[in-house]
Amino acid sequence: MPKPVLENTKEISPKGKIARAKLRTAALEVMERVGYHRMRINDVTAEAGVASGLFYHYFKDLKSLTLDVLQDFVAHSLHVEDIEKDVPKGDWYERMLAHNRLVVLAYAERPGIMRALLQLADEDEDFSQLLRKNFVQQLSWLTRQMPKLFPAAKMSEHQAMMVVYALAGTGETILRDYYINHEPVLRDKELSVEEMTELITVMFYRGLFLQNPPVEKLRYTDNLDEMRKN
Amino acid sequence: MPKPVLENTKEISPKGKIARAKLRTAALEVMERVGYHRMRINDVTAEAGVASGLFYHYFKDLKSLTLDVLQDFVAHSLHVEDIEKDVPKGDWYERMLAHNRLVVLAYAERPGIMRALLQLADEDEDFSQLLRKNFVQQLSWLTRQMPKLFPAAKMSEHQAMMVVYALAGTGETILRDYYINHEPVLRDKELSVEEMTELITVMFYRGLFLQNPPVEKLRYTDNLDEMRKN
DNA sequence: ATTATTATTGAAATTGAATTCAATTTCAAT
DNA sequence: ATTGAAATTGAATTCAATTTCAATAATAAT
Repeated sequence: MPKPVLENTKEISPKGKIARAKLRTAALEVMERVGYHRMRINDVTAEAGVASGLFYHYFKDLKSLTLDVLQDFVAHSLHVEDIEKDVPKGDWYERMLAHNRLVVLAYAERPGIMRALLQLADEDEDFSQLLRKNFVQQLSWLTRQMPKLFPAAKMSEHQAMMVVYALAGTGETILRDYYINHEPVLRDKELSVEEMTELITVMFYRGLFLQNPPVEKLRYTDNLDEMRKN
Repeated sequence: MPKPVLENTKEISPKGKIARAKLRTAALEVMERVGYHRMRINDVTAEAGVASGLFYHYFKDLKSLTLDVLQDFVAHSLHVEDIEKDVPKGDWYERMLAHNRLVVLAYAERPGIMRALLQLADEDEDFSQLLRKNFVQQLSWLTRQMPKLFPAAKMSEHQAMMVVYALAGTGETILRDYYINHEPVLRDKELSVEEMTELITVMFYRGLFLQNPPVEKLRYTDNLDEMRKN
């Protein structure tokens, strides 16, 4: 659980809290609409319905507010720990599914924010690190199991990490191009969150286990068991 | 082969050509160093060793020059057609390998430019489309084969596209985080271009065929045949 | 009720870069 | 050698945005 790294915490008058919250909400709204790079202080204050100068009472600059808001978003929307617990030990497919569902949901419901995440990560090394740390951490449960899961493969720790990292990337591109960029060849048919989650999870599972997941769990991809050589 | 979309073509005096070329080279250099977002006209003219005003003789604005230069880069560094022909028909692994080697090489040698590609795509819808069109086109040879390759799966065209798109994303994240962001957990061990290419290709191949590639072709990942369930 | 503190406003100052342009230089053509 | 068109310069200008701040309003403390 990452604790707030911010000094965005002056005094805490009751009124101050409200105004500050208004600005944060407004920033999120504007970011969803125009992304981080085109967001202006004026946009935020206008959206919040306050004078532009007030911004500086509560935040140092746009980046500081954005970091604040997006760190929150990551902590609340992309943290999986709770969910993992609901899944029967050893049911890898369900576990991955639960995991991926969360990510897909974030893309589906907040594409603008997911985009802003990438924009900010590109701009700010610290935030970039934070995202990757989060990513790696989400993967760590799997990475740790690898030696036990595939003892015959005698993988090094590093190789296991590389493999899992590569697999985990599977989703990223298609999610970005589907939900953020609305790539026509993908949008040709609309997928529900559940279908998209399933697709990504199945592809991940196949790469990891050289098997299709149990067909009875599949709805959108139940035919992919036949996608195999020979 | 995308033809130049630019009106960056005024008169073509011998001297003009040189200066223009100097600016393009300088832009590439600066972009490699600082990326697209932090690049300034002054940086480019300084790097080129000319006065700042001269910029406008040859280019409308930074974005125009950048588009110009990056479209070139994509056309020359990320176009695979020639390579594909060298590969024995039906040798899927070699084909994918050749394909991926090109991409990995681009990341390894020009990480700053690859980063700038993403930056510009985020900023400019047209360029974003161009990149994706390129991406989809690279995938089309495979997508087209899918019905014949896996007739039993009875995949729709769209599903085939989704599957291939997901698989093709495999590399993107790890390449970005390895070569651009220098993620420590990945950099823990240094991989050669060949090794990275192999890893990505193997993971792609596994997801597609539910098989490991022929072990005799593998050097860095020859143990992954044992990475499978049961 | 009075005073002090904090919040809020919006016009004005500042910033940092893009852009223009009049003056100067280069160079190919004659 | 002279000419004129194109290339080049960099100081001056413009511009869009951030940032400051003096004045005013709201709220809390006594």
